[in-house]
Amino acid sequence: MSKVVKIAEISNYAGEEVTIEGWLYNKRSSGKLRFLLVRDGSETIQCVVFKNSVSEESFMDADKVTQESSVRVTGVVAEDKRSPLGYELQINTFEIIQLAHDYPITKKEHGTDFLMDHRHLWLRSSQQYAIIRIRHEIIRSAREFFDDRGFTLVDTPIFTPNAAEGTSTLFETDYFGENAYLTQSGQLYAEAGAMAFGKAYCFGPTFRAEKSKTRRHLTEFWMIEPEVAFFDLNDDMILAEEFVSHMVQSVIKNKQKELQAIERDTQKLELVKLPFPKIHYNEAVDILKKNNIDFKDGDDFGGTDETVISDQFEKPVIIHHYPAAIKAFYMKRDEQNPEYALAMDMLAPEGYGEIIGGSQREDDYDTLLGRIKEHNLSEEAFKWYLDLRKYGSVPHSGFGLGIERTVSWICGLKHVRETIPFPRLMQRIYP
RNA sequence: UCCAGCGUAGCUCAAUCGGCAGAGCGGGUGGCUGUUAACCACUAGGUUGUAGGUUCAAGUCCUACCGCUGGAGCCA
Repeated sequence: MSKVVKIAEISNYAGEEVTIEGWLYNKRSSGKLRFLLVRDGSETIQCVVFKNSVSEESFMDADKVTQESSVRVTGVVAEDKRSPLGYELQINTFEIIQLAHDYPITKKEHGTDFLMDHRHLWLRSSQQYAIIRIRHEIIRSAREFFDDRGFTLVDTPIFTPNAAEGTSTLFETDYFGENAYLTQSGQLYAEAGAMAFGKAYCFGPTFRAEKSKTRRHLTEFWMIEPEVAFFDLNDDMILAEEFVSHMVQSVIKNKQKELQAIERDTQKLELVKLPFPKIHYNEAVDILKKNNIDFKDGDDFGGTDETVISDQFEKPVIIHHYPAAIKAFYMKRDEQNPEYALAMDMLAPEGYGEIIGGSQREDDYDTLLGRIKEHNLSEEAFKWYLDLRKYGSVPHSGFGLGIERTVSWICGLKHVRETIPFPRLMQRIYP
């Protein structure tokens, strides 16, 4: 056995004999030749086994090897223009580590339910592999963006005590005889982080027990939430657009191969450059009216409304100053026009809908306490949150970005379920 | 929770007006020295989601249930 190398680094070993450890992706044969596509997690390479060049045992193994069997191959790296990788391996020895039987995912088409039942294996397929690699790049560049700007990561809890905004969409668990809920958002805790570190962000899973069966919903999804002290709504919108632009540019720069594998039209991503359009809620309503959409002024936008609005632009669009009545209790109101909240949402293009929701937060103690009472929320549960307005309160703002919807948009997918390794949906908790 | 559509081989799908259950892929056997979801030949593989009903006859029509898919509301 020669040096074990990763296929992604194979170009450094042209003409040399190397060993690759991986899995059989596909097999083709022609007479005394066996063409074996071997993947090792970094890349896929075609291995050529010629009957007269290997031992009888190696050729028999190459003949009977099945899809997704684990294998160890040793051969000479040969440049080959016919190969998509540019190189193939001329095999000297071929060894089966474990022979797989009846791998369920075949080369032809499969239905969604079947693939989801085999999600643990589906991840090995080239498109799913590419999507998860792009997801990784999105998360990597998101962390990079905040880390490079002096933000401190403040991890927020997943178990939370009394419900923040009603219990209907919360997952309830037993916490040593008390009720605890899985977090819907780390925001309130991130605000505490902002008062300690100036610029803070949290990143983790969030849970919503919404009975939503659509292409945009998961019951468990990941959210990254920056929160900044001495920051107003305008600062918040600028941070949001710079952030989204940074992630898109990073994917374009570092994940070309993966974008090609999933056949993403990257021209549409190239258009995502600063600045993004920013429109007032009322302007968004005007767009709907111009397009003859039946819409009641003051309501929140539905799925089709969002698509109509975002279709006016080729970049993500930020909508700001929503009616306060349809927004959360902690959002600060516009002093000039208190009917409106200092809130903003970002809608992704191509009908992908809301990827960001954010606002300037209410920073006045008495006003916030009043809102808590208006919403019939427990004053006791929010005592610590009110403390933030009691001890050195400052204007501050933040937002939350849903990772899965962002991945879905950047990858151009039909459904968010493919953007996370093991999706949790209303009707699915397996595997 | 509500609305709509779909459940046939391991998988993806056919099956005309209610009249013999059939293809491809995958599996097995054999062939081929450059294959690219390789190809060619042969082969095995079925309680048509479940229960009931109508009919000489049901994959096909009716009822209920189960499952899946998409959507609405709500949201990232």
